[in-house]
Parts: sequence; C-alpha cells; structure tokens
Amino acid sequence: MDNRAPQDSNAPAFELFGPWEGSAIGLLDLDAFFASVEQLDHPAWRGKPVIVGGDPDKRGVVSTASYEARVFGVRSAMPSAQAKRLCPQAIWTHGHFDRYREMSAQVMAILADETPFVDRVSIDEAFFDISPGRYSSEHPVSICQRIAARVSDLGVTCSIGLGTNKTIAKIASEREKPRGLTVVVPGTERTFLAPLPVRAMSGIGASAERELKRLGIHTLGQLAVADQTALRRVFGVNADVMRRRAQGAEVSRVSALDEADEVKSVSNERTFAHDLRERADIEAAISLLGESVGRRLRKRGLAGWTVTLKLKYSYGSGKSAQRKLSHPTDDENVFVPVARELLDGIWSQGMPVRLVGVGLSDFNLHGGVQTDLFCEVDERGAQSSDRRELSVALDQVRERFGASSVGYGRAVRFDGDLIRQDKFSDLDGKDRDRSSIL
DNA sequence: TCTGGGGTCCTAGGACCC
DNA sequence: TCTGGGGTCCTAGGACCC
Repeated sequence: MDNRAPQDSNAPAFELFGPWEGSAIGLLDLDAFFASVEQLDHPAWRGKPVIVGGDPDKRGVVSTASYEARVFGVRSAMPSAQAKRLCPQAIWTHGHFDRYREMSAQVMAILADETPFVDRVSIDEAFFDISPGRYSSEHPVSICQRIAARVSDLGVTCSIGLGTNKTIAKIASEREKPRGLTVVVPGTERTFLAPLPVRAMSGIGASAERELKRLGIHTLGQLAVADQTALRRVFGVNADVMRRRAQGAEVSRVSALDEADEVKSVSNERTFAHDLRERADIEAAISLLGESVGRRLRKRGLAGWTVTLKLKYSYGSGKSAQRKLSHPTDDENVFVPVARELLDGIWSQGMPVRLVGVGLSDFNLHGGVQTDLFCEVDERGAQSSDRRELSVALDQVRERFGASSVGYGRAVRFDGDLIRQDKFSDLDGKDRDRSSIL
C-alpha cells in the first residue's frame, strides 16, 4: 500500500518504510506554482483567492488558481468568465513568467544538488532518480523530505511522489496536495494502481478513455490484464508499453541533467477577443506573431526549415498548413511572407478567425547553418542579409527599451487602426504601448 | 461574455524513387 | 501496357501534456 510520510518527519525513514529495494524515482510538483509565487511576492495576497490567467471578458482561461480560490471550485483550464462567476472577489493577474522561470530554476538547482539524474518535465515538475547506490546510498524517503524542506525555504511548497518508476511517482505525487509526500513501497505497485481509473495514468486522455470504456476497461487493474490485440486498436504500437505501465512494471530512465532536451519547435499563437474577418487583419496578426517568433529564435540561436501557419475558425475547428523553406532561417522577413502565402490554402474571404498561430520547426541543431544565415537569399530573391541585420538591431532596441517599443510599420498600423488596441496589446505579457514607429 | 498558449509525439495518406 | 512492393519524405491532423 501507499504511505503518506510527513514532509517534516524526524523519524528515520528506514524505520517507517524499511530498506529500499531497487529503483527510486521521484516526481516533484510545485503546488499551485504561479499563484504561490504571486502570493510570495505580494504579501497582501496571502490567504486570499488569487487567479493567474487571461481576462474573463476576452476568451481567457485560468492558468493557476491559489488553494483559496479552489475552495470556490475554480480550476486550471477553466474559462476565466466561469471562474469570475464562481469567485468574483478573486485577485486577478496575467502572471509574471520571467519570475516563475527564475523560481523554477532555483528549485531545479536544489534537485540537481541532490542527484545528477533529473528530468525536467515542465516549469513546475521534474522527475529525479535517487535509487540507492546510483548516486547516493541515503534512504530515498529521507532525500525527499530534505528536498521538500529546501523548496519550502524558497517560499513555495511542493508535493512529491516516490516509487520505483515514473508512472508510479507521477500518480503518487497527485495523491496528497499540497505539501504531500506519497511513497509507494517497492513491491506494492500493482495493488496501488489496480483500483485507479485509467485516466489517472498520464498518456491516457479523453479519447483513449472513451475507447477503453467501449472495451469494458475502466481501471488500471483491468488494463493490466487486457487482451493485447484489443489494446493495439487503442494504443497502436504502444499497446505493450501502456499495459506494462498499468502493471506497475515500467522500467524508467531518468537522464542526467546535462543531456538537455533539445527544442523541437518555436511558435506563438493568439486567440482574439473578437474574430478577425479581414485579410489585412489576419496578415497583421501573422506579422506580429512572426516578429515574436523571430526574436525568440535569434535569442536561442535557432534556425528552422519549416514554417507552420495555424488558424482556428470556431472553437474546436481549425486548420494548419506548413511549408519547407530552401534554407533554415530565424528571420521573420523570410518566414512571415511564406506564412502569408500559406493563408491562401486554408482560408477564404470572409471566414471568421478566432486564433492565429505562427511557428518554426525542423531545426538544424548541429549543422553548419550559422554561416549560411548571414548570406541567405529569401524566397523572393531579396538581399535578406541587410534585413536580418535590421531584425537583429530591433532585438537590441527591444532588449533595452521593452518588447513593443519598436515594430514594423505594417504591424503597427494595424495595431493602431484596423485592429483595435485590445486585440494586440500584451503579446509578450508586458509593455502595452508602442512608443515609436520604424 | 465558454473553452489559452506553449509544446511533443504519432498516424495516415500521397508523392516519389528504385 | 500492366503490375507489385518497399522505403522515404512531406504534409495535415489529432491526442496528449502542463
């Protein structure tokens, strides 16, 4: 069975749990992370309902709700308008992502200090391998208690799940929140998982749940003994992997921290408070999103071969189109015109557009792209090296004076005139006013 | 005043080549 | 003129995650 261990217990771990046999994988999850950082930074907000998310009147959703707001039924991913009705007195903020990244880095540094085997899953989650003998011989429960205490010293709290593989650790971490430490002792994996609904296992979403239900499979215990050919219709080539995970028998690998995961794509998308209907408006949106993508690419030293344009017409219905370029690029002067051309394939005059997205992918990670970048000829044959210099210069101005201090005439014009201010403000979460025009 | 934004991974079909 | 198969690349779409 699983056991809840007090995060601050002084009793020696081996007295409570006995010696640990085999792998020990932990999953650390920061409790209501964004909201907790806001409460840390704004003492007056502590003990009060705080919601980090989009505007209730602009198709926004809740990113994170503090535990005080959850009492009213507010949840992540809930439309902000609904959250507002449930908890009108909540303190609302769009969030401060640079600050969250900074706090996250401090938490990851604590993990890295305890073990070199850390898999960062997201800004507020990471797996870590503390198998006795792999790096340290200390009891895994003791290490988890120390990690929780050190995180707490930073001013935020975490919940930790500990077990013999990632599936167990992940599910255990969700058992007891906030400030939980849930331990699934080696040998008890199968009994821990068996009664849980299939949806509890990561990788099984709404669609897989529906199909499993049709097969009469509702729990992980049933999944663990399900017929393989039937499972193959649901999970394809992953059927065996999913069944082994449900059996508690998955063997997890937690890579060393420096085997950093490479970025596969960089994109920006935006849902508009009011649908766009004019081609000029949509093209302006593509330009503005493209600038942001270009800036992020240059900042990270990435150049992509493939441009993707994504549109949503109404909620749930959308289309995307992509095109491979003749050269990898990080310059919006090159990929924005291509994205505009892609518009013709997936949009026709008059269709209302609620979301526009622009992305670059297919990076040349170790190729000799760098020299190529500066003598690139764009799709129209223009001498784009000059224009890329302009992009780089703009980056530097933005770095000093704020993200939206400068922009290209075209985007600015639409920002000010054709597209109402509210649609385009705050693309980077700051700096609402454009102060100069190039 | 219903339903974001950042991603990753997989699949399926068609084009194309041998 | 009719025929098959395998491999690979490209593209669009969808499932899933936080």
